[in-house]
Amino acid sequence: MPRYALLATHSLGQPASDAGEDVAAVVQLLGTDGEPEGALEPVTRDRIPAVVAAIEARGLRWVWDRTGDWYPSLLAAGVSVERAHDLSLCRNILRFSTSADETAYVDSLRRQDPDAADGPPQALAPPRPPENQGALFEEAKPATAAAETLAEEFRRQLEAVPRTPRGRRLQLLLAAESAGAVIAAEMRHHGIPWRSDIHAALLRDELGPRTAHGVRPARLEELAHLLRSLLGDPALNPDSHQDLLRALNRAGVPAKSTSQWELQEYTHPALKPLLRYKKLSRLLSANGWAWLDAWVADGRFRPEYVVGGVVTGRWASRGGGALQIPHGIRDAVRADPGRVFVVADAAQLEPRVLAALAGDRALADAARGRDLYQGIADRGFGGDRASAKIAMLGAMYGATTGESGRLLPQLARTFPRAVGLVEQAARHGEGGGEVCTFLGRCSPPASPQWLAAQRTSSAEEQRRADQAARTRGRFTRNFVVQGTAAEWALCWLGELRRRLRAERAAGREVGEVVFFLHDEVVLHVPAAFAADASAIVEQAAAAAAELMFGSIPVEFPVSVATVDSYADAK
DNA sequence: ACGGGCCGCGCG
DNA sequence: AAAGCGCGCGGCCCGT
Repeated sequence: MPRYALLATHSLGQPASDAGEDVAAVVQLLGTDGEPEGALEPVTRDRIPAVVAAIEARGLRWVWDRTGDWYPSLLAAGVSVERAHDLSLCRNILRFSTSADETAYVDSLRRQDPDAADGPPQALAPPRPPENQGALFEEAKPATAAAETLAEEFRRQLEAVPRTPRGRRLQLLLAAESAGAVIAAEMRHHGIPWRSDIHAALLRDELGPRTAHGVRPARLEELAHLLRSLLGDPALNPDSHQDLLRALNRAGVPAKSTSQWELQEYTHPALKPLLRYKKLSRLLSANGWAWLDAWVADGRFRPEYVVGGVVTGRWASRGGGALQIPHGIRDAVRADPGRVFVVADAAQLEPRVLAALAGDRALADAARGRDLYQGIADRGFGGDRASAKIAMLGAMYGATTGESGRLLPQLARTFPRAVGLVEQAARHGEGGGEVCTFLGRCSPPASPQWLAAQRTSSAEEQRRADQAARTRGRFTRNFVVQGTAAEWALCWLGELRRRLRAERAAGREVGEVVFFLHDEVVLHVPAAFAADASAIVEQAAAAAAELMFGSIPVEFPVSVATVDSYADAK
């Protein structure tokens, strides 16, 4: 009985451009260990959705190189899939994971040039299609591996995961990452509901009537004029940092930079309008009319999510700044008529993850209530919540100076296991070592240049090397926490999707997941389903914790709000 | 004209 | 009172 179905662009017997004008894909059924079962089936472009839907109905799991190559057009054709294995994402994890067996495949991944475009390792690379060899003037295309090559790689990936507790965690990570890719494509397909009219009205209120690109709107022009007179510089361009710094210094403001946190330290009549100018200028350049034109169409903002785009495993995005939507314009995110948003946020995810990672019973106890920082404060800081929060964030980020650094010993006395874990991660990174998340995503190894710089003789170089070591230590320190939190969030998303699909399969109208932001998820659901959706989001959070950590005394509460406008969440 | 570096600021 | 993590993006500046 086949268990998987591989979808690829061509087979070795049929190089892409030889495969007949309409053959756009080949499907190969695979058994439990990835071994081929039956013949390769060529599929013409117009039949791909129907063929996928038929195989999907048999309950097989998809295997493909990149989810983004296939799934968007399947979704456009109305076909969704239950599960997939994304070879490229799993390749990236296996490359550095110390939980993987040191097979020849994993070894070849580790040897890959860090700057090379990713793809199957050299040993598995397909022969170059012959017709490309003379085509000197053709645009270079990334090689699309043949079905046989990808099937082989899938087997190598399966066999690289050991049958041990660590291996099972790695297996979960590979599954969660692949599920993330599927969810990311679905979120882009649905898009975030975005009211251009509300956004435009907000721009007009703040900036004045719309102007051509490159022309300052009225409010900004007025402020620029005012700044020129207040700083006594008729030629001042407030968008130029060096212009601005010179003018400020001449006017008696001894700022070293033009950043807002530094400027607000000084007193000068020009500073208030300058900060106002910066605020409005940012709104215009980042989320002004040009942004609306470029990114919002048919009432939806459809950003591209880059799963695993951050080294820690967090998602990144490309285009439109999807993960940086300012709070000030979130009122443009409005539910369709008859629908609402269910917005859920994992409360203080990272310190909770640290408690679970370190098995720190005291921190788990502190996290029992709904307010983790108050719990920490009550146990180690005489009830002072602000200090507790600064100390905890400093411990996870590697602060050494200021209040945060000063409070660290106090935190360490109360929660020795949790603080010990991040300290050890930091020491390891400073020494050039790698660290790993709970499920087994590992930090990239130190570069040869970094290692070489650590062995130096001159005093000045040594100072720089020490600085680089501390910087790397802060990175590895944070990696274990941020990366494990990202894994929890992936599991949360996956569990949420599974439950929503089950509801949908039972005939209920459940809406969609439309946005995900590290530890927050937004569902766009029929109003009648909102209460059920809220419960499902909470169940998914509990299930994610259980899936990753098993039965542990650490709670992962989510705060859920049902709103019409995203601005009203939290 | 284009692009890399840097700054500054938005998000978590 | 801005130290300490991870990103994307747009603008300016200066090199080619």
